[in-house]
Amino acid sequence: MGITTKDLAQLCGVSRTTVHRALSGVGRINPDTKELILRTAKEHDYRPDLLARGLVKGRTYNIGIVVLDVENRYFAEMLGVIGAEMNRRGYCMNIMLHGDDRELEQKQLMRLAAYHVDGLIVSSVNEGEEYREFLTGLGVPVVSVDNRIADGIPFVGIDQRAAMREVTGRVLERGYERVVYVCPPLAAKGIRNVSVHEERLVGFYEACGACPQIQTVCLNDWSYLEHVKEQLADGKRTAFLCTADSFALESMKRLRTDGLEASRDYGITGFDNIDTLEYVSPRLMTVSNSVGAVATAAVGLLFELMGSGNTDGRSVILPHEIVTGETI
Amino acid sequence: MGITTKDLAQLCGVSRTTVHRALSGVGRINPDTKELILRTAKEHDYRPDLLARGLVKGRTYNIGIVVLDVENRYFAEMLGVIGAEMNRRGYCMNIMLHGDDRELEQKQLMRLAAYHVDGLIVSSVNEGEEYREFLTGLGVPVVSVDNRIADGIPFVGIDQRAAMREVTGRVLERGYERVVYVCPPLAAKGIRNVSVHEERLVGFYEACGACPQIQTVCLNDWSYLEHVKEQLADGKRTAFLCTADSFALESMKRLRTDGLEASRDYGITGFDNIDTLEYVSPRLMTVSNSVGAVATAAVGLLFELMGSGNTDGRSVILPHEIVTGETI
DNA sequence: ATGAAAGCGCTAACAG
DNA sequence: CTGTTAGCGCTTTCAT
Repeated sequence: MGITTKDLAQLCGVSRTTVHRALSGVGRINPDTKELILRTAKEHDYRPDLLARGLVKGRTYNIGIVVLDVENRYFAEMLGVIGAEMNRRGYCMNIMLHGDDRELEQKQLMRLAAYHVDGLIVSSVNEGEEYREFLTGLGVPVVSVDNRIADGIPFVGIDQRAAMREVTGRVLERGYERVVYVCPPLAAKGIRNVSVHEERLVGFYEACGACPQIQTVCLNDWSYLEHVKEQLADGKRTAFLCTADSFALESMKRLRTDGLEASRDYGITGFDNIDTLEYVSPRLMTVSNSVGAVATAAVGLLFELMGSGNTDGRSVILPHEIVTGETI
Repeated sequence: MGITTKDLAQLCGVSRTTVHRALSGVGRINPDTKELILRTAKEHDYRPDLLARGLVKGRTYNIGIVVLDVENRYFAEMLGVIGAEMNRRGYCMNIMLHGDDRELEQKQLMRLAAYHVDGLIVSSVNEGEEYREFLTGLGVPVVSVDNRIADGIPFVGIDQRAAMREVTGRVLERGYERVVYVCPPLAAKGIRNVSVHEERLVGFYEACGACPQIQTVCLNDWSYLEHVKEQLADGKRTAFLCTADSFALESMKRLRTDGLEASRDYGITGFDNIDTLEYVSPRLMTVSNSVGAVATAAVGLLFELMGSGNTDGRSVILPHEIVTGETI
């Protein structure tokens, strides 16, 4: 489209190499010719072709990000933080969405690698040894968040199990007669990587072990909304433990149509602490997934890997936090 | 990193051109050699270098998107829809955020163009003739959303003025004695492109013209939250007209800390119809910005421009919709 | 201080 | 049906 170094060379009556020296500031060059070249470059609005540069340098200063979607508050917040970090470091981010599709995720990663992104951050729905080999075969440093993929793949997140154990404990000590564990993503267990949710489930059971007298129910498919109301039919004091704030919000909305209000008629907790909660009352009790800290750490780890070329499977586990609300 | 066509050629004992023919499916080639090449390509996990291809073809099948941020519900929804459309068409999106920074926006666009994206969608904070020339100078089809940039730059959006006029009309007919127009972005008028908000303001005044007896107040800076309460001090029936749902939500949250509830103690409307509203009660009256339709149309228009090479400043104005809530 | 030449990996025009 | 050659725009030795 625009003007090239070749054109500039011709315009200034010098070689392309000299033009390059002027523009890049590398090597010795006569200040006057440099002046001239820079001036004509500006005049003609010269802009380097980043594809060509990337091709020869082997670096693009682009980072690839692959996540489920962007309408999800959790990812939106994460992308915001990652984006800010990238801007700060002079990198761009290449965001792609996999929409819970395992093969699509893989294709997106391949494509990004083929575009020579310098690093990848992925919230994966794949897992296992084979996938680990695929990832290392990409030849690009990868950091995973949310779901663990396999040993050897760097990971950043919180201790999901402990977090769920703690929040469950807080609920149990309130004397509920029944707790309903709401986790529709578990429906995909064995089909997609849902390790985050499996870990939380373990934490839940660990906490429940201490209170065998309390009845537990598990709603783990996407029709959960049709079953929340019936949990309250017999008048037992019931709490819903939702593994995402969105499930909690949806449940509260649904129950409200039947005149049932959180805290008064039932207990409920969420997970993630998405910012939507600020506007909803009663304030939902939840667990902070520390999304900002996770994003920052993921970027930090990625740049470390990119710098060292060391693709060892180091992981970072960040602290979580129980957010006391009004719904328990 | 990986294997190249040159390596494949050597492995199969043919020329790179033949390899290319096998891989691209262009031109005549002996089925057996093709077979061989494809097989060894697969065996060695050959993946084409997309930078190199982009360099020579002049097309990358990437689209650049530049918006304010991604934590904003409105943009998150838009990006989701655009992303789905892109996947459908085999394109990737390159998302960059400008964070209300005019120069950063320009830099991001330059960078994306330098990476040879095939098209650009931008929600700009710049405007005017000079910027229009900058954009056309990029040599890449551009479609703008939200803020109009200048005549000649394709635009997709709704009729902001009419939308605000209508919703204001609905409020006025409810007999409020005072309406408070809440639009902090107007503080940046003359500094950044806020044409969306200027258009809405015109619509507001147009509607108010019919009811000169009603007192109007304009809160147009970011300290608006500190001034909402005092508007209700004298007991006059007051409604807040917010130019974004987020301002309305923030106001409701703030007023709630003083025991004041929407609909009972004051009226309030929003703008955009972000999905957060589904979870907040009372249901906010708002205007649907038709974000999904806008995103779809923007992508459609962009691909048309990319196809025709015709960069004429065609615009698409989509219908809006008043969402009746419980807050007026 | 400057230039010539080779190369990144792929594609395309032209021969054979 | 296949190979040779040239070129995308930039960077990088290696001479001069």
